[in-house]
Amino acid sequence: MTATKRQMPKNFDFAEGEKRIYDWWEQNGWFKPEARPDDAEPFVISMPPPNVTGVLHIGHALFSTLEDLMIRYERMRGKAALWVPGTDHAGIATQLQVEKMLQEEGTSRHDIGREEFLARTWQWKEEKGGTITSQLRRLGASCDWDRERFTLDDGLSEAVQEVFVRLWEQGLIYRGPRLVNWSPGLQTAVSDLEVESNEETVKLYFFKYPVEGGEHLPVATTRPETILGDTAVAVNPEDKRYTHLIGKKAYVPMLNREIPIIADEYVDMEFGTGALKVTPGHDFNDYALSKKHNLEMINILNKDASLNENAGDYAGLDRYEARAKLWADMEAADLTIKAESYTTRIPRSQRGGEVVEPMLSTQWFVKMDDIAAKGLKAVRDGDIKIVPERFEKVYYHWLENIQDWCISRQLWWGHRIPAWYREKDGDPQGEIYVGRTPPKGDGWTAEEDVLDTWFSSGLWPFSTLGWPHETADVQRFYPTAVMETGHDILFFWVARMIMMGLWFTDKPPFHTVYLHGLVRDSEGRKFSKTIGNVIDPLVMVDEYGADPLRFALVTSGTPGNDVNLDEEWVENSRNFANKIWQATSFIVNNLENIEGELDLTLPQPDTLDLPSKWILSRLNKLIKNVQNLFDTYQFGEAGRQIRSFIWDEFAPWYLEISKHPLYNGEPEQKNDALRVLIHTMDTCLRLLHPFVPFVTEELWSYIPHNGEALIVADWPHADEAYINDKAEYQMGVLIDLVRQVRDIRNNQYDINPGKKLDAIIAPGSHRSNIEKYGYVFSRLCNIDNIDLLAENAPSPEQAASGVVADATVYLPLAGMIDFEAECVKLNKEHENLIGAIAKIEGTLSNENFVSRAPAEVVQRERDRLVDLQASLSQINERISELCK
RNA sequence: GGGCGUAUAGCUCAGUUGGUUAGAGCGCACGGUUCACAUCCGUGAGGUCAUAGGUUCGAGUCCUAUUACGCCCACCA
Repeated sequence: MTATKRQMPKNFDFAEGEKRIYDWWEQNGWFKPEARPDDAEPFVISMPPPNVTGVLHIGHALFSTLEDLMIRYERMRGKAALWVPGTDHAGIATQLQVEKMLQEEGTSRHDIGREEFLARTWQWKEEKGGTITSQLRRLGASCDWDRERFTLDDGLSEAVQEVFVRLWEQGLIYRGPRLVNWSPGLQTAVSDLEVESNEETVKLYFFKYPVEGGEHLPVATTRPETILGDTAVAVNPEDKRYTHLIGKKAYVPMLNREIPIIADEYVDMEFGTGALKVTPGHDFNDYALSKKHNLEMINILNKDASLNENAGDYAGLDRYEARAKLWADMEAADLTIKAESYTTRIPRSQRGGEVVEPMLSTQWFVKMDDIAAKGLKAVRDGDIKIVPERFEKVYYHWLENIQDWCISRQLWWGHRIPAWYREKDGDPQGEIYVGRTPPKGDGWTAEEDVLDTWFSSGLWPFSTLGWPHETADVQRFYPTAVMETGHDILFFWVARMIMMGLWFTDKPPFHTVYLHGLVRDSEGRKFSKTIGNVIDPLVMVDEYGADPLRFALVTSGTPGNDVNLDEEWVENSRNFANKIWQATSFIVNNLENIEGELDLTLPQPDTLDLPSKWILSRLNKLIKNVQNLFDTYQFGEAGRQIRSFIWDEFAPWYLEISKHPLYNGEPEQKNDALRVLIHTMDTCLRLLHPFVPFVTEELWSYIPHNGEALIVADWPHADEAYINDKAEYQMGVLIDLVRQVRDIRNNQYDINPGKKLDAIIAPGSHRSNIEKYGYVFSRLCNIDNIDLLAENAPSPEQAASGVVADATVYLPLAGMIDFEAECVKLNKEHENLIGAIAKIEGTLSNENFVSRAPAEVVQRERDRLVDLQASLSQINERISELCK
């Protein structure tokens, strides 16, 4: 392999490069698992499908970055990496968008009818559908687009139908009237998960319940209109205030309907008035209570939450109008006591934000107990791991207390439930047929309801691969590997995928769940249009590039925790991309220094000079660390460590030092330095590729390399032979000496950086290295000549000094030396050393430490003590010379 | 009412299984147009690691309690 000597541009043109490189990758088929041999181990991620009509927001940017990172990493490890992309029909969300559009046209879905509405929605999907996937491409997402799926595709619809029919046949799906959360605006049932309760201040109304015999029982409620649906009043049997009323009749205010006064321990004597009105048709607690006491159930609401015929004179009024009117009427009838303000949790629809009403309605449910048991076991047994682990507890708690899942929605956009009804015994729905095809015979009417969106999403890991058919993809790529998604949809989606996967394929759909948090702004606030703090990922990409946004997103946080994204960090990541660019540019420009054929392999460890031994030792330790971090899904920390290696060690030290062999060295030294530079840079580009794919791919093309493309290059492995603690220590002393000189020049004496100085060094045990690598000082702190002192030689008086281990560097600055300042500095160091030494001596004299601490820790302390003592003796000597 | 998370430099955050003198970015101060880079380089100031106990040879890291903020779950009208 010879180097292709191409001139590098001054900077990376993100806009141009991203598009060109992405197309090149895709055209070469590298996003497909088929890019690897047929027997390669698969690694599969199913993309959490974004809403088909959505636009990319910062949350998408986070998930796609993390998933792409894992996919690229595993691909480089030689696996058949498959990232299955797709979109979700998002029942409620999409239907709402289309309804809004119709409203703007002055019509409505009811006006145009179901068929026309669906046609319009599909049209909307065709228009908006490509947006989000094309936006994902801009972020570098290396999905297999040939396998892209949509939840309403024929194949996925077939899977949905199959699952529904099988569950029905297994007796796990039932239909019946139940109290469900009803969304009056959307006019559909919603599941418990789709209801959010937050504290709000409302009014608590106290009123008098008329009791037979002319007495009044005081009762409190936050929803007076539900009085009209009361079918009992309950008191605690222990409550002496009311025991005499138990069994008597009460009369519903304004309706005068007769209802019983019952006793139940459920009633809290301390709360409110101690008496509870029971409304089974519109309250979950009361519903349970009514089952226990066999009470009548009355529904007083229409689908739009206006009151129905059961509400007497209030029929036709909106629930809030009815509340006001009823209360006014009760006031007039002297049945009110007071209304005070009260803080409680109000259930609102997650979608529309409107107040949800518990309401009796006939819905389809899935019995969850047996299915949930499988889901629990899989995680308990470790067949599925959740990262971070703490979410396993949350998962257990939910599954242990799971309720049956209400899967029917009174919407039009979605998978229609494969059921048909026929009249029987006067009941128009007396006979139910569930099947893959419509029933034979006459008189059947199809079910109008569709399925909860999450019903189809729950099948995603296998439905996207072709299930229920035993396709080649199902055989090869199922189960998938990692499910990466937000912790906010652990119940909605992850738990259901696990349950459905286990139930229908008998395998966990993935072995690991990796959960990320919410992306927030730099002050930790949620993004909101009202605050105006929304960060548009595409604006970031335009301004800084996709790589910088990706790097910032990954390195800003830790698994499971929310990410506070600071635009300054995106900018810094852009600067980091530039840093790699410039470092590579330096190497590429020096390729012309190659003498003869360049050997791309690394020289043997012992033949290397000290700086090379040092940087390769640091590099291989970095590889080991990064590997450990990747193994435990700590990608952010891995990215930060790579960044730090390049920016704090490789570029400012090794690269600078290498200029000596490159510019002044013998041919062999030049080549060795280049081999180390290229190897180190090459390794860094490989390690960074999953984080910042575009710029690394581009840079890799400039340095000498083997292979077609970085995206399919091998992931680095650490080579223990190059790990060298001794070299790290020795190089560390040289680096610290340079720092001492810089400190003296910059801070103590304010010497122009351009001015060359001479140095005198008492080298202690580092004589040969300082002698051999004196050029380090000339390169890095502008030292012209170094005078190495013989052992026991007197130290120069007119000089500033700095001590590192047992070596001292002197800068002879005749006439400039401020002895007083020197002594202040020396005394301060003296003090520090005494303190540090005392501490270590204390530790080492502790027998428990010496016997119990690991040997290497003890040894490290001993080594340190030796260095500190050597430094102290030099400081002491200096003090006795200078400070009288 | 349960459960969980967070608390480290002025700000935003790292700190892997407990082990040198706790780090980064931004900001701040001082100095820099040397042939990779001003999207930069060098140097520096700045921290009782929320509080109080405890375990340990050794605690930012483990345990207990407390405080503050945030999140999730739950049927008190």
